[in-house]
Amino acid sequence: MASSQIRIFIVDDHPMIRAGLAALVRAQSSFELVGEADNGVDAVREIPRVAPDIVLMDMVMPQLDGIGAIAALRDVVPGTRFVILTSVLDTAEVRRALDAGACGYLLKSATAQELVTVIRAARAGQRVLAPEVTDAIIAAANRRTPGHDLTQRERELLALMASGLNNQEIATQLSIALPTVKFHVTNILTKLHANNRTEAVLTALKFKIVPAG
Amino acid sequence: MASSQIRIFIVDDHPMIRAGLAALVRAQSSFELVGEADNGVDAVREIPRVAPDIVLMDMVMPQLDGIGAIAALRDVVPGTRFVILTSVLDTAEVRRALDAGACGYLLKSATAQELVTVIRAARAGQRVLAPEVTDAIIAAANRRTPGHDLTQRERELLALMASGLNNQEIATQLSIALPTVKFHVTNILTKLHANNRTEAVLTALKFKIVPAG
DNA sequence: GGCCCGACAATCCCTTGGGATGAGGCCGCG
DNA sequence: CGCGGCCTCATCCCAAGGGATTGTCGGGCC
Repeated sequence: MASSQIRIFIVDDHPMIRAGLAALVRAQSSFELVGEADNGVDAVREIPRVAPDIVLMDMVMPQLDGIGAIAALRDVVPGTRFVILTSVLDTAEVRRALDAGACGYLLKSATAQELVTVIRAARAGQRVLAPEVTDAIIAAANRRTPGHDLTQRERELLALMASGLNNQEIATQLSIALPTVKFHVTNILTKLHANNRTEAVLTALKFKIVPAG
Repeated sequence: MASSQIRIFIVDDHPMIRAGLAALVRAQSSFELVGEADNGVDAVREIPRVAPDIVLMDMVMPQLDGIGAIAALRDVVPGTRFVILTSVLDTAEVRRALDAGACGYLLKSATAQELVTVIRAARAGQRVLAPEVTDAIIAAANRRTPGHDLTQRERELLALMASGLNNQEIATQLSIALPTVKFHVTNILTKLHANNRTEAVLTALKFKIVPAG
């Protein structure tokens, strides 16, 4: 009964990952591989013609990334469900992926069994995430990551601290007085449980409170 | 002429990558897939029995990593050449891999063509790296990464600085006098072209002079 | 042997960082 | 309206950071 097969389309710019996914999909008799693309632009062009049930979509791709491709396709192919595929587990990314319309979020380190489970769940209209993903989200929600109570202004100063500026430079940059900067820095150190600014910057980077770079 | 086929063994803990590599290998009639392992320990146990021509070895694996596995195997199977497979391009890693006895260093983002080229070259006893890898190494060699002239002791202090310790704590930790710490820190700042310790730690992390924590 | 370099130490001096406290302005909320 | 949170600025004060210089000691090199 070929009509009950789940028709799957793969979008990934890494040949190796694409081959691996294709092999895992072909190994399932209830799955049918109906197409591949190695970038978001081709995916947007070809997926409407194929109208697959499931699209396994890489998150990070040159030109058009996974979220952008989903945004471009979600209304064109309403019957198609998207599963985001990524190499790093980032709870913020998960949120953005689900907001964009993805039905699943799968790590590239996933097992074949997880892949199958998530695809079947997505086909059924459910939103099932891989176990590590749900664990990470719950952990992130519970952990109350340090710096959660930083104000917007404090994050702004923290970002400048994390680029190596001293207090006077920060004051100049923000056009405020030096004592104000010191006041904020003191509060930042307290909220991050840091003994000095270097430690504060380190935890800021560790918990991605400020962009790395 | 089956005897002229290149016998290949795959070691990677990600099922998806393993499946992809296997598919790419099988697609080449001159290659023969003779085994797989999903961790370094199994690889060390099985590869001597199979005596493959080429081992495609993941760099980062739980328990025993790629370099460790190569170190354990290189003298046991002298006819076997190892190609390290990794997801991130790190010139320091390349050095360590080649030092450990690897014949090649391939990115997981490599194309099928690059994979074939590197495998053939490794089989022939040559050390051919993927183009991006050579480019990165040449760039790294030209760029003279900041901190290249740090002494061993200075790197040691830098690591402690990068964990948020202040000078007094560093002095205690290393059982040296505070003025000595300040002396070293001054030299470190000069060599890293940093105006303060936070900046020094940032560039140290950026250029991986110290392990990220 | 002389020489250079790195680790270690010390002293002097100035700048910066950071804590404590007080006080004013702005804005949203009950 | 009053209250609280946030940003702002100020002043005092001490600890820490950082520059500059000088010196000793040991090891490697010519």
